Amino acid sequence: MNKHTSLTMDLTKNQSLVMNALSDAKTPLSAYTILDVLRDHGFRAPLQVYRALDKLVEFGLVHRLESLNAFVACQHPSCEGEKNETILFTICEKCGSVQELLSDKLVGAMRNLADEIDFTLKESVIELRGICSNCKDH
Amino acid sequence: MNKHTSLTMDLTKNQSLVMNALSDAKTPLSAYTILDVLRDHGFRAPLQVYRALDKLVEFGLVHRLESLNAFVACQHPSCEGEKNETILFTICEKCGSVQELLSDKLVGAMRNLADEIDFTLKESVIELRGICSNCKDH
DNA sequence: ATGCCACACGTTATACCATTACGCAATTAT
DNA sequence: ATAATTGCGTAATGGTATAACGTGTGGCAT
Ligand SMILES: [Zn+2]
Ligand SMILES: [Zn+2]
Ligand SMILES: [Zn+2]
Ligand SMILES: [Zn+2]
Repeated sequence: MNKHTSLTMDLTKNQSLVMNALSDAKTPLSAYTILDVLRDHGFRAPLQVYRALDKLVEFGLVHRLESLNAFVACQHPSCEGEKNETILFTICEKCGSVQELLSDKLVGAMRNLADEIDFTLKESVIELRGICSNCKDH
Repeated sequence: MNKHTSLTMDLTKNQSLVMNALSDAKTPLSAYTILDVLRDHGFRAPLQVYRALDKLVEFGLVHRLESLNAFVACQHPSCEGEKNETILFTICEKCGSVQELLSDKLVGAMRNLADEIDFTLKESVIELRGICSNCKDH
């Protein structure tokens, strides 16, 4: 099967459960929070969560936020089936919401910077902390 | 005392020990690695390390790498005594070395991006994974 | 069908990262 | 002097992630 068609349909039971938990959440979830959420569905051990998360991240359906030790459902269809080199996340310190951005300008800036110091860029972790537009006006 | 003069001289014993451990290291160190390194100097518990690290980070002498859960001595004098909003780190996946960059262009790009989506930027986590110039050849 | 292989799964144990809570001593401010 | 602040030591706990082992299933070459 073409790996770019309907990956979502090929998820295993555990992967689907984790995916749905993340899709329903308004903020990123830690692996152990996911475990708690899914105890009613038979989850008993962290590894069940981590194995599902590994695959979902590999598929590009979920992203890991390094500065939060947490995971979030992808908000951008183009991530599916490929690993984007440069994604930017904004994280609101007030409401915890996350926004995912793919910016050509940003990708260019990163590439240039890497080139200047002869660094072979494989992957970027870009996570901006601050206050989102909703919370700013509160 | 003016907190912008010779912060390095005002470190406590534990802070100095941790600072030296990080300065001597060729790669970032985890808190527990630092603990092991300093056992001969009387360190017995993680908290001794974490308390020192908290202060050193506050002083701008040490930076935390979120994607590694590890700490690195600052390579850029201008960080001392202030918190830079935007620092970029490159992390070599082969040798583990880290390079710290302060780029005006990058800061501008981040600010613009934040402005575009009405996000009040407080702090950036930017960590690029790849291969450094030394490791690239051979 | 048989044997083999790849893969998802379940469980237990362990390793690694970080903080809370308590008490004490030294320093600094009033 | 007294109070507030800060650094320190220790023990306990909480949060994050992986290692190691075994089971079951489906695909597939023989
Ligand atoms: Zn995405
Ligand atoms: Zn918000
Ligand atoms: Zn610095
Ligand atoms: Zn290298």
